[in-house]
Amino acid sequence: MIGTVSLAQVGALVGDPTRAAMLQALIDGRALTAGELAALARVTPQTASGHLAQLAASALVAVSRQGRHRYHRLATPQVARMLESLMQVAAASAPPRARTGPRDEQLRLARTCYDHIAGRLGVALADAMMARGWVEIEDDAALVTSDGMDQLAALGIALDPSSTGKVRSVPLCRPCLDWSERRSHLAGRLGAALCTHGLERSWIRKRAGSRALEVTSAGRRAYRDLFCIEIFET
Amino acid sequence: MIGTVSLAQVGALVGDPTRAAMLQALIDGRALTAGELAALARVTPQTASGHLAQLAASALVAVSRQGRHRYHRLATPQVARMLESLMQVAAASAPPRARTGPRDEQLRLARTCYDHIAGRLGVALADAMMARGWVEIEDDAALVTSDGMDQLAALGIALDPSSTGKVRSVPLCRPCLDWSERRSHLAGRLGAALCTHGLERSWIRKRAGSRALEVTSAGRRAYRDLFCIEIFET
DNA sequence: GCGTCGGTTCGGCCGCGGCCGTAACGACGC
DNA sequence: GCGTCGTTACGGCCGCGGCCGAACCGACGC
Repeated sequence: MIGTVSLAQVGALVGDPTRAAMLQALIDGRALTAGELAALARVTPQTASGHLAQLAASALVAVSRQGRHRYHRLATPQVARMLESLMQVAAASAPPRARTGPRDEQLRLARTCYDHIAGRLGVALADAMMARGWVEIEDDAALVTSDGMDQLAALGIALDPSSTGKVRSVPLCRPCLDWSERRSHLAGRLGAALCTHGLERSWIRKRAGSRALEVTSAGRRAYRDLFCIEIFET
Repeated sequence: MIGTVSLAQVGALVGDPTRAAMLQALIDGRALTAGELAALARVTPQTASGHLAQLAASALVAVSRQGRHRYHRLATPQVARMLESLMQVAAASAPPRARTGPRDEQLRLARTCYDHIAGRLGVALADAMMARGWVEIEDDAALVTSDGMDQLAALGIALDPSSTGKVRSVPLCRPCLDWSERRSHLAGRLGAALCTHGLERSWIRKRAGSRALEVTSAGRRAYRDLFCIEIFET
């Protein structure tokens, strides 16, 4: 049975609480130093270093030296998707999730999912764009309509299709099941473009040391005016 | 940091070699008894029982009693996708994969990936359909073109879009990175339909006790004639 | 009733692996 | 040069968890 050992090895890597915390801290695509990851995971630097060496040896994280720091990030988007799928299953396995602290609430409102927006804001954006006919979402596939391409371009979101243009609808969009909302939000190239677009216009801002996204007042206005999204009260 | 424990818990479940072997045996969607899984994982029944109890408690597998047998299967397609994504990362982490035994070869040629076809046959089908313009595949999104819908219908593969029909291209198709070929094959509703279609016409046949698919002589002919696929010679 | 078979529970053994203390190593800044 | 910060290497402790043997439970068939 080919691959069994490898499957178990990767599972075991994610299976340790310390390593899992580190991986989860890296899931938004940023690069963190070993010291930061050690503090996040509540272990001593040398322990963290050992874990990071394992993760690097298995090519789950990539390291890049810079001065006397070593920055660690997830090696590929594949790894981020793997972690997301694990978190989906984890969220489904533990339904009675009563923990709704303030940190929690921020994460549920809006957060990054490697390169796109997740949380209530993410699913609200997906809903709005589907209602307008800009995208179509099936259970595990999605696409941007030609109308959606035009409207998004008008908003300054250019989706270079890189295709020959002989077809009008291009698959630039991938549904990504949200582990907190249990609904689909938009990933793929469109999801990444939406996130970049919001960051450039300061509609959303990355919080330091967290995956949570802060929605600025300008962002509230913009998302409300453009997409009729009203999820920001309380 | 919400979810950390859960993430690690699921990882640890997959991280044990015995449980990993069981999960991998279930990845094709079949339901197996505890005894079969024990034999597959090379452990005694009581050990297997303990592992299966854990997997069931975390809702990774679902059990259904039937007489004095207990059939175990993956709880949701989500779990299958999670395992596939883990295997992709595992395959990428261990590049020098020299093991190419006969069992291995069968799996690489054609196998099921929960509900669709993977392996060389899977990527060849994807390539052929893309070359004909029936589907379009980007890196992490895919769709069936209207032309493809017609042509597939002519072959007896009906993809009920469940949509209003106001658009011509519907997202019924999801790319799934193949861990052995490192190329995309077709999943989603089209992938499942292709697999069912082949099984109904006895072009492919499920091998007992394995995920490997046997391509019948009729299947070789059909796939060659319809899609110009020539991958079946040793 | 009895025997058989599939599956589970209990108890105890044992080994793997995470953790830290200490110490060494390397890169920077002065 | 020197001190400091960050990272890595080694040794040893300890606890979690997988494994099996034996016994128990329930379902079937006669």
